[in-house]
Amino acid sequence: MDKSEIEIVVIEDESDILDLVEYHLQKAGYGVTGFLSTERVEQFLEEESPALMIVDRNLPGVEGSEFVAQMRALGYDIPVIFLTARDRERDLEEGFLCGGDDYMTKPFSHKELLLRIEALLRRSGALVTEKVRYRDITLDLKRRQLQVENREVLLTNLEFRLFHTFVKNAGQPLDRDFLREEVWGEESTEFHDKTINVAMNRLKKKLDPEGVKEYIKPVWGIGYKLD
Amino acid sequence: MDKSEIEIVVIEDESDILDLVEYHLQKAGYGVTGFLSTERVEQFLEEESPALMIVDRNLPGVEGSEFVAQMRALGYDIPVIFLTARDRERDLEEGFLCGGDDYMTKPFSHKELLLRIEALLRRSGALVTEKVRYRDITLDLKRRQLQVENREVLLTNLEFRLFHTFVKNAGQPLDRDFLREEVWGEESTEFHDKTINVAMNRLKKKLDPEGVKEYIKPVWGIGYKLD
DNA sequence: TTTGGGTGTAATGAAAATGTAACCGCTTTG
DNA sequence: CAAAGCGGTTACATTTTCATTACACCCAAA
Repeated sequence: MDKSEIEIVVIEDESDILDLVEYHLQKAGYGVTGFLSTERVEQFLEEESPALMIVDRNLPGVEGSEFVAQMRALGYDIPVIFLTARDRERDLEEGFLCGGDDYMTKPFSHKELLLRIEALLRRSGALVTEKVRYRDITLDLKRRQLQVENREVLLTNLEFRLFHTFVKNAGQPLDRDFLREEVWGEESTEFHDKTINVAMNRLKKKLDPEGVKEYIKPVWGIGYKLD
Repeated sequence: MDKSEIEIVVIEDESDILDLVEYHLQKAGYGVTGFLSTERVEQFLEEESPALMIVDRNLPGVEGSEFVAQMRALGYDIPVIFLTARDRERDLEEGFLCGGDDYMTKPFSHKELLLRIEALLRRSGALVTEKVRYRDITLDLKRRQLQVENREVLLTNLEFRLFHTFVKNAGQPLDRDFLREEVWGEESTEFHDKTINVAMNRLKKKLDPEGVKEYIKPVWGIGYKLD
């Protein structure tokens, strides 16, 4: 994924530090929006959807951790990295408990900040991974290939989309309505229920021809689940 | 969510440190599996699905970061926290680039480790499963699973809806009209009184086969209540 | 145009869940 | 204490849902 499409918010009251962080992030290819206080940030979040926030703990007016707690309470799940001059354990704890994802103490290495940003973006799903693995099953999203027990299994287009939604939601039962929307798309009118049955049957037979591993189990009256 | 269901893998060759980390994690309520080397970990991952790995950088045989890179290449997306004695920036960079999520330098505060673990579990979605619990009963709404005294109980569709309404209204008596509307739906015409009886009977027998716990009691002339 | 893989449709049988009925026993109430 | 009403229990019937197979259709490649 192109980093220039990734938007990062920085909230830091010391303008020289803010400038420095902005500079490094932009140089790394991110889109950056800086704030000197938390004042207008909420409004910004309502309009834009940044991928990450870097927040100073010690801000004028509303405290950084307090601000993040408010955002979390409002339902914003955006990843947060705290910056702080203090490094008492008490402060660190407060930062994490209010919903922060990472915590860095000034003075910090910009290289490390960039590394932690990237790790967090990857984890939060803003950067895409190309392989997904579940148990002894590997799904290569780039190559559209599936491996089961190191055995290559060829999937058709439909089967691939179908199995991908199962891997994404491993462990929980997926009902037929969900599968129809996710795999066949909403515009599927006049849709026979049996279509899903047959598709699942074909998929299951490819995953496990002998029928002994039972990767995908039926959930009576609901649909199917992978586990 | 109950932490005891969350499984954490620790890979650390110094056995006293391993013991210490295991101790703190278990005390915090996590399920822990320790390894002294990376040797048997891959096999373990094929069988189990732990929520997080804590990996020492400096391991005998395969390096910690190399091991994680291998796992990532295989498609394992499990969150990783590195531990290391070295704190050169070079090492830190290597740790993040091979797919680590966080990095802690020895000696580290166990409190901080626990906080970082929790933040990472939250971000990776391991903590968000919505569960309702009542006494020694746990109802996982997402996974559609019921546990009684840590024993898995399989419910049918009707039984699940039925029990869910009891958990939602725990402690108060629910009359038959209410249950019919809530569980069977309004359009239920020609509805035999005994239908509820039989359904309740089957549910009660599944919850408590020996008939000693009495989770659901009848309220004479009204219906039933859970307490 | 033909061929073949992929996918939807239809039909059948099996299995699971749920409803129905009959019977029994307990609680309530006069 | 006895009758009536209600809930518990069990066996059986019905309904719903799923698996499986065969077949038809569509569309792209040859």
